[in-house]
Amino acid sequence: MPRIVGKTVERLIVYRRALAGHDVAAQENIFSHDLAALAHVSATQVRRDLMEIGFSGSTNHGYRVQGLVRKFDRILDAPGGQNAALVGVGNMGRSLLSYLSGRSANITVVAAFDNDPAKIGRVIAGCRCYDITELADRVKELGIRIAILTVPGSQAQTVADALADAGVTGILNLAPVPLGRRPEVHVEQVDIMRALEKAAHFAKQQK
Amino acid sequence: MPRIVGKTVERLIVYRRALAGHDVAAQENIFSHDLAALAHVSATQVRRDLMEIGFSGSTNHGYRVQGLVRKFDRILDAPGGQNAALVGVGNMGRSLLSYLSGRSANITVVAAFDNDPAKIGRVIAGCRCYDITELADRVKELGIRIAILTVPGSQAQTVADALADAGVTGILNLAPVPLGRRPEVHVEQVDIMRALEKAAHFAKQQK
DNA sequence: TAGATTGTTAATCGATTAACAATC
DNA sequence: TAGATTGTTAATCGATTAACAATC
Repeated sequence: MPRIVGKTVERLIVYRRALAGHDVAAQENIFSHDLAALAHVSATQVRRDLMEIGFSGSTNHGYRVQGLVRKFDRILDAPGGQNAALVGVGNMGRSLLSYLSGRSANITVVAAFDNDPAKIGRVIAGCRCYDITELADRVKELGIRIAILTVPGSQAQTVADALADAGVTGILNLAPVPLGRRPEVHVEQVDIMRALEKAAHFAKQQK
Repeated sequence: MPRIVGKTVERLIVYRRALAGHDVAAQENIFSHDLAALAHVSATQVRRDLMEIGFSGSTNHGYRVQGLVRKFDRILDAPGGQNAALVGVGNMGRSLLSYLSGRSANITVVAAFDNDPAKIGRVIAGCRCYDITELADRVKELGIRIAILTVPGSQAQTVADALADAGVTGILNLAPVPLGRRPEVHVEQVDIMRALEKAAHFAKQQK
């Protein structure tokens, strides 16, 4: 299994998504420049990425689509699928539960957590909401390795620490707070407010 | 007004947010390494960024907090505030309307749009939902320059084009679809599914 | 062959950091 | 002064791209 850096992984995800398009999936082969156009990167970048993951094309025929998809799956996915938890069943948490429900064959959100008694015990988008105090037990019981953090910023670090202690090794953090680094946990930060402020800044500059 | 690249703008947003913390806002001055710790960057980076925006500190006393905040505001914000629209009042759209409501002094979501008759005319988190066919008229009428895209991927490009034609110059795109480039529009892509898949991949690799 | 594509290296580009003189 | 911090440049690092030999 090759060691691949984050930027490359992101592109692999985009390539795989592009290949899932019906018209492409029907093709036997695809050229680097066609995949590049779909993924909005350069053809050289595609060739370099595919070379890096050890996938060869053939001159004048490009890359075999089915083989590529299988390779991407093998690199990106875990064999039996992965269980995820969502912590913080507010507006954002609920909408993500709906959004993610059934969207990925590999990742399943199997538990949600909150500290609000009104939410505990409810089922949202097919996912049961547990008391946050049960976090460690449920994470271990359900073999959860991934967590989605949709709690208020003030609680993000505490919850992230609890998740890490319970054995979670990947966190998608939607709270606008940078999490302290722990070597055994990979954190992906998605900061919507920052992105909006950035868009606003450049919107102002335009024209 | 200095021309600043995207990465720097992102850090300015983070610096400003860090300075909004009560204990920091109370201080008169702040050292580069303290601001660096809050923003999770290096002290050199902070000094370089502040130098780039033409803000000087004084040796052994650091940077004046109030002056910094004013400078950040002047660079990041538009003088009279900016109006934004949200297109696509699904789960994600509604949760973002709640989340953003009153969160920024500079950016106000003044209109939402959808094509579902059940949603048109309703008010969500203080924001009225209009028929998508009124998009161009309302955007012009309300002086909207920023749009948040929470429509299904299949409709993202069409809506983005309509927005650009109506005069929007900044788009925050939450649909998992890269938008075709137009020189007069700045697009910020936030791809939650990609981030989750990336977190899942590295979660699998850990330990 | 002629034409087109892949594999691969060197060159380029851009951002970050190390290091230190200048300053208080 | 001694100590600490800022301003600034050179060095480093990493990612992207240009270019082309190898191949079909």
